[in-house]
Amino acid sequence: MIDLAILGLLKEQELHGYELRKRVTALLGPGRVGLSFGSLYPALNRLERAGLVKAVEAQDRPRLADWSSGSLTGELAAFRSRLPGARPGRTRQGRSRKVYGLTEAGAGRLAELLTDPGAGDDRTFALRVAFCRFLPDAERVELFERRRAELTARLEELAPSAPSGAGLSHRHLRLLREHDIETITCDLAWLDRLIADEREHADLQEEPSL
Amino acid sequence: MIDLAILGLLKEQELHGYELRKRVTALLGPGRVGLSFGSLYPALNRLERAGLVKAVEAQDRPRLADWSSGSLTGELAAFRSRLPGARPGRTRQGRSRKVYGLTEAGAGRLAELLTDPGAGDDRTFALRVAFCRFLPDAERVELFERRRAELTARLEELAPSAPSGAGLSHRHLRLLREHDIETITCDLAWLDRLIADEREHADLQEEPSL
DNA sequence: GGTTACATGTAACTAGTTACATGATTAG
DNA sequence: CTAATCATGTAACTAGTTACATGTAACC
Repeated sequence: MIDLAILGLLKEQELHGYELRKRVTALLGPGRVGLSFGSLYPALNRLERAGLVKAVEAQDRPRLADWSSGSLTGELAAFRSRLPGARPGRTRQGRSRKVYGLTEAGAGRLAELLTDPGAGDDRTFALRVAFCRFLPDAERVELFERRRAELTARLEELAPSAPSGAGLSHRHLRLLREHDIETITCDLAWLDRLIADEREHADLQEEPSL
Repeated sequence: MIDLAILGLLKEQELHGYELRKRVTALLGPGRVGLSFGSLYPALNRLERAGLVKAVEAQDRPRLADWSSGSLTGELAAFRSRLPGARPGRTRQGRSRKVYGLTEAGAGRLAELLTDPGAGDDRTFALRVAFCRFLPDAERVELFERRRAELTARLEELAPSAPSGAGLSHRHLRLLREHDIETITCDLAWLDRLIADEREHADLQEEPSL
């Protein structure tokens, strides 16, 4: 999960850990964090050792405010950064900033994580949708269809023809079950819209000026 | 989570581990297990050491099939169960069955787990609803209202007035966000039904024969 | 007489969390 | 000068998983 998030975000742009966390938080919805520094930094180091990401030289200040007025400060920081123990990828800014980029192996691993049929949990699927734009059209639709089959199976297990089936004696248990069914039905409807949207876009590309 | 599931199920009926697992699986919906033996049995032992559950003498065969014809087998098993090393709570059946019941401390802990305002994850809330019948009316409604406030806050963070807000550049990201909003809205509607239902029931009890 | 279901348990591993330690830069 | 924010990292812990080990009883 964490690997998918990191590789997916780095595919589009080189980033350092702190920024990475902010983006994952924004992505999964600020409700419920989903990525703490305590897991992020060890993961980055692990991915670097595995050759899936690499530290790159920091690009020049992505900030906006008082850049012209702060140029002296900037150069001073740049000077400090060349002191003994300097790490590649830090020119200014609080504590050395380590910017990572995706390697070719990392891009391959990302494709793997996006299509791997195992691990069908909901959070992973959300991340896969978030990064599915990096997949070829056919595989993207396949991903959606696989999810669809999964949810359909779940729904059938949950709604076994008879309205009040096995052991739902209590009112709250019945309501809980109904909500489960409702949620999955809603998910399926959304997935169908997603798939339809996909086919529509494919059509537009086939016949661009009919 | 696992403690809540165990204590909640034992509140109503004394059960052994294997049966416990089957019931949790049935409860949370057979899609996605949620409780493996590898976590269940250690948890039971931990809860027993903590004095929240206790092993009880096995009640006589809860099974149904060939009870009359199998009485000899049953007595034979009962005899074997008294061999050296016998554990309380096994009269027949493959391998000694250890049946657990809730202690008073366990019931207290259950009430705590059901009302504790911390830990607002979705799976825990589902379990809380499943066992909320063990809560007094007022606390049950409070539980629902607290959840409602939580979801409302999440929704507001997610839908910040402007339709296409911060950095939702890509089509799939936009659809993902829309789905998040839709899901929470659906959850909120269900919760409102739940709360309304609760008030209705409270009314029925206040004026039983008007 | 072999497969399946019942039944309990341990060990090693996975995937994360919180709390802590450290330190530079920026805004007031 | 002080607080907030940016930035990276470690250690200890939490909460589970899978795979393994063991054994009985029921079914065909």
